[in-house]
Amino acid sequence: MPRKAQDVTDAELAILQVLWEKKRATVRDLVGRLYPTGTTSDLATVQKLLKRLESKDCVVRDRSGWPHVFEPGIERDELIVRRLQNTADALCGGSLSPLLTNLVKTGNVTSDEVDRLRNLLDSFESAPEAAE
Amino acid sequence: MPRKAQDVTDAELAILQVLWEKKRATVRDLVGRLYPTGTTSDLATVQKLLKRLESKDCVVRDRSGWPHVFEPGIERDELIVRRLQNTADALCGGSLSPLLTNLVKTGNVTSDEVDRLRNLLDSFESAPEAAE
DNA sequence: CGTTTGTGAGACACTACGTCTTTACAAGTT
DNA sequence: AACTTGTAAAGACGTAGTGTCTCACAAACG
Repeated sequence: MPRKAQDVTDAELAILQVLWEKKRATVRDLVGRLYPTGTTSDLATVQKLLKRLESKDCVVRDRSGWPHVFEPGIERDELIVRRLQNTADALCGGSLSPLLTNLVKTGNVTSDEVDRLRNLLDSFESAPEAAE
Repeated sequence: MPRKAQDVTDAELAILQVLWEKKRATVRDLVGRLYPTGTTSDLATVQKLLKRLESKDCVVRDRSGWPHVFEPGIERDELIVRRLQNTADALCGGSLSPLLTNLVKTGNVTSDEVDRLRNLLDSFESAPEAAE
């Protein structure tokens, strides 16, 4: 049983982090940001990572101009939810609620966050289908 | 930059799942459960996985008797929290609260769970340090 | 003893990941 | 057009993780 591929790897994530911040960037932009020295192979590395991200629909490549311009193909929140679901699938039979209780039990949440979360819960309870 | 090791792999997790359920088990118990055919090499595979789990402190091996008896060295909740923290480190700068909001926003939580969670929040707010 | 079963150490194939090399290509300059 | 510069695309490579397997040894049991 081969190990299942990680959805987005660490090096790929570094790319995505920059794209989330800048919204759009060229390869050169990304290299300048992630590999300050910026050798030729660094450029190729970024290209390879972008290619893999593109095949995972995690990056959108605009081929109309030159050089190509890249934008994120997935939002940070989407990736968060995906990983949470992975954790739930592996450890909670797919149910997300045990994650919630464990999160709160850690106590690493500020009371401000508790309030914000309570509001979220309220809106969810009053109109479950509206809280998408 | 080598890919960082997964804390607990899938095959290792399968072992842990059984140990969490039965509390303690011998290698034979585990093989019978995870590899119904139970060949010789399956037995060795389980041994290897147990060895790796032991070195990660995720399994406790009782060497006093014969054969050895294994117990979980980590609870399911601990592993859940660890993975949540990993996700938070990768995507939220280490802060757990964005995970919470995203979890609730998915809507994949029953209203029963919402109630339970609200109670958790209440106890947390009334006595933050007591909610460990 | 000899048989059976568990243990331990290591070899192995396969894949993933990040990197690097190389070749082809587009645009600007003279 | 030839040259230069920067990009695109395809692929090779080294390292490491993972699950499996082989074999030698130790412990119990008849």
